[in-house]
Amino acid sequence: MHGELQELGRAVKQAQYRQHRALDSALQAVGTTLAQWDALRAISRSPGASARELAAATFQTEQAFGTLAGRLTAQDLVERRPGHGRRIEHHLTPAGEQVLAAGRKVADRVLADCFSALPDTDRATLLDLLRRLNTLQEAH
Amino acid sequence: MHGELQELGRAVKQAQYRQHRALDSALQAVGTTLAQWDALRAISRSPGASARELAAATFQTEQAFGTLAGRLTAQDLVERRPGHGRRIEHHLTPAGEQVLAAGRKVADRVLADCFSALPDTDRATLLDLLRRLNTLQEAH
DNA sequence: CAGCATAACTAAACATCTTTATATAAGCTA
DNA sequence: TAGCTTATATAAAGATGTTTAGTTATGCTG
Repeated sequence: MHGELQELGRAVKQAQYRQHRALDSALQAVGTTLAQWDALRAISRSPGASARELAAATFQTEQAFGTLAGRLTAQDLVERRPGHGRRIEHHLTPAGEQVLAAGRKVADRVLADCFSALPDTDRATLLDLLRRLNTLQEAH
Repeated sequence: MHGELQELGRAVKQAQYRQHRALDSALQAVGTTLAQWDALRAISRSPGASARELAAATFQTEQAFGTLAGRLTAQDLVERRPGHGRRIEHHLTPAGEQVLAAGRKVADRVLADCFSALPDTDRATLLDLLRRLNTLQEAH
């Protein structure tokens, strides 16, 4: 039982690692990185969101997202406008939209490749299991 | 189809992130970190292994493992002896063994907690799917 | 209004990891 | 033996992330 849990943990890590590496490498061709593209994607999903909200959406701390957003702003991919209170609202620039779109094409290809090892049914099962694992954890 | 793959990717990342956070936080109580404990575990599994081998076992680059091993050596948890060629052989010190054991107790508890959301059968299915995903990828 | 609570951003230190480049040891081969 | 190849390690720079500790803006409450 013990060994099985440790193996499960390692399997999750390994899967995530492969995915991360594959995406990050491929995104270089579009001149971006996984962390940055993921941030662009999050901003695109919630235009005007605060750094705090976006940090949560991308699974990291506010500070980490803050420096990332700084790099994106320096590249003119993101615009940060002051909002209510200390809030800062994030929006994609046209250049940011372009990088996001280019990255999406790459990511779709890479992810398809990553998961092509599993037939459709199994992939669906996997998604279901992970979804349950993650949502049940949230309650906890 | 596209959206489903992206969601799958995010689900994997989220599961790994939770696990990482939970383990890392809990391991603080034993005075170590997830990265360091994982390195100790890898060394314990293959005593005398080179940095290169251990880097692969812990899913990272040689350089990353090198600095990690440096920190562990500084803490007297690991001993590095010169081997054949430029090879460096890694062994746990008695203190390292102790930290490893203490961490194992913590990790077992945390992992059990992490995956308790899923019933036994589902957990087994998840492990099977991940295992297949990872091994099939290796061939590729 | 004064004090406190909450939300949100920032700073500094440091751990971790990657990339790119370089160095060194052994073995093989011509 | 000289040169190539392979295995292994290290260095330096920078990206990414966490922790701990502020700072600032708003709102609430007495």
